[in-house]
Amino acid sequence: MNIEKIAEMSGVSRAAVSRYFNNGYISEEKREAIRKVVEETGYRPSVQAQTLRTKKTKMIGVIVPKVASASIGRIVEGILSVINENGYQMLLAVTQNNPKKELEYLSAFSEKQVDGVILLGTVFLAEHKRILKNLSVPVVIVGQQLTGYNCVFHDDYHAFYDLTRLVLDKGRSRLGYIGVMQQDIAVGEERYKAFQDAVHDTGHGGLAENYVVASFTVSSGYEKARELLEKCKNLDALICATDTIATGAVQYLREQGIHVPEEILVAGQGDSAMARVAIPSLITIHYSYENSGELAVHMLMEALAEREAKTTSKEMKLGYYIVE
Amino acid sequence: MNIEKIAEMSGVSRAAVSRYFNNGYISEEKREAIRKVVEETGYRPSVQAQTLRTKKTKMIGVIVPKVASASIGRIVEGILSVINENGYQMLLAVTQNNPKKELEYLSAFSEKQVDGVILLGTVFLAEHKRILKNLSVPVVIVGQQLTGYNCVFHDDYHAFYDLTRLVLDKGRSRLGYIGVMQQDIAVGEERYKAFQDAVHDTGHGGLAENYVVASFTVSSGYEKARELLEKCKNLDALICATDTIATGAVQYLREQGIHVPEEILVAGQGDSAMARVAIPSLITIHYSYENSGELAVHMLMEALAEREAKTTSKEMKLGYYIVE
DNA sequence: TACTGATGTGTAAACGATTTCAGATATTAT
DNA sequence: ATAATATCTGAAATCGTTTACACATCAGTA
Repeated sequence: MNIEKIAEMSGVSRAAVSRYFNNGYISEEKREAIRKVVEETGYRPSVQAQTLRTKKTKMIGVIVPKVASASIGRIVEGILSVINENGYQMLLAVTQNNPKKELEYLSAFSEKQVDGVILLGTVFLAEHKRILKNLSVPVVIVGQQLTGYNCVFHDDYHAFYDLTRLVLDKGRSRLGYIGVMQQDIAVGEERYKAFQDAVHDTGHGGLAENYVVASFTVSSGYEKARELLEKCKNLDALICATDTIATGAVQYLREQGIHVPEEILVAGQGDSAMARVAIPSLITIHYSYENSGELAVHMLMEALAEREAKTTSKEMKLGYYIVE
Repeated sequence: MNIEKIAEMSGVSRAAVSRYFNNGYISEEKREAIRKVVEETGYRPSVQAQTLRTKKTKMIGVIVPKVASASIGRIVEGILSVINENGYQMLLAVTQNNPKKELEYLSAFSEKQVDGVILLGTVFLAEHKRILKNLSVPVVIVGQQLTGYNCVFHDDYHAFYDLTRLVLDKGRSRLGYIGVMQQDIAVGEERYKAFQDAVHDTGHGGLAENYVVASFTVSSGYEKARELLEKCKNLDALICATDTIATGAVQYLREQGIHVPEEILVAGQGDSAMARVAIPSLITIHYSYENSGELAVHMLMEALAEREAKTTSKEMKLGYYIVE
């Protein structure tokens, strides 16, 4: 069942049927004839043929480090809702934080497979920037700032500066920090820098050894909390780059019989329902994840529309609030 | 840059270039000439043209109720890893438990957009079965049993039977149950039935009012726990259909000053790192989610391979273990 | 009347691959 | 020597659309 058959059955030309679907010039008379035949046959134009001809796939490629994560899951849901609203579909790739895979999918997608790409990358190497530069489709980066590219991210620095100040204001003075690798500019570098600055600005001279680096899992939080506590006895507060890490840390503290928050206050970022129950005393930063996903798609749609015209990049920094 | 140009540059025919990529007969001599030109130009065959010609999209459609969920996230990750191994890509759709959307995507995908579909449905209406019947591509259902279709699911009945027995064996006798809607056969009906049977089989006469129905969120678990506790005073154990619900329930219990597990023992299903920290005493059932996703893809690949031949459906029931 | 411009129509050429077919050549078996 | 097979080749048809183009028709206008 193809456009040819439909044309024949309705007594018109292929072009007319095509115009019927793409609202080109067509008389009321023929429109009705075609409508009837289409209804009877349940005919739908072949997406692949359309794609081949028009070069539009109506698909957006989304690249994420993992999907079994509260924050990423919520971003993806935000992305998906707006993607579908606009009649697009989503091609999803998971990189497991493997930069090689990131690059692989980035080029695979841009090989004319999708109309645009959304990248939830974590680490940007020189190679990434080289590939991004030569990308044939518009791209939006979520969660990281990358000058010269469309991106939407949260204000990690001020969020963690405020968070640290809040903890200090509560009378805690010996703070430990569990972060993630500094190559991750947003979650690794910015947050830790803010922590350091806040501690320094308030005259709480900083030790260098109150800092350890974890990965994005509960079990890593557990391990690194042990490591940190063994290096630094008598901390009275622990700030973690994410709630997931904080959850692991608290698990360790509890096992050691250390009372949270009386002896050690714990803070993080994420504000998930799960973490709220796991650590009722948790001080956490709320980011509007769904929203950032939605905004990313809007940005991409804009770039897609402007296409031919000179596309100028746009950065979008989102706010936060602290939940006690 | 198309196959024609490459053929010209290497001094061969289009057919030869096509054969080069699809390992058909080709002399070593020409193979080398083509290889060189391909390398120089960085040419890659157009996926859309291939698709149009071969009718193979190399894409799998995956339909899920939501993605910001620990269990679903893990299943999706399992699916994705095997999908990519086999050179396929994943088209993801989220239905928000809306059956209308499920049907919509199901037909959209089967409209020749994908080579196969994986469905993580929850509720199957008559309409679903009608559409499934007429689907033009193979489908695998994950998490639910549906006779006559390829499906991979866990043994919900025995898991919850054993779980309930275990709780009873620990000397608890006044059990409450927080489930989900019974239209969800696996999570709603099977689990509750097993709970009832276990209670009945051991002579712990069952009240009908020790049962409430929640949705799949922490906050719903909280609300329904309140509702249940108000109906049934002096319960000494609470079994929840999922750990997410259990987490919400425990939040309520703690706020009421009820000690877990001393006064009320709580059990669920999921075994996530988060829940483990939130409720250290939680008794939970472990399902191998990643594995079920992987198996689903293998099943689909098999169906894809057999295609022409008569495709006979296959059911796969996976085991579990209980974590204390 | 003749000239606009808007509206409507069909023919045929793309889009970029795969694959059938008919035939050529080289290799082996009889 | 002949036949049978295996390996290789390019021409041309095909997949199912969109769209440039040329041409009609018809109302309104100068």
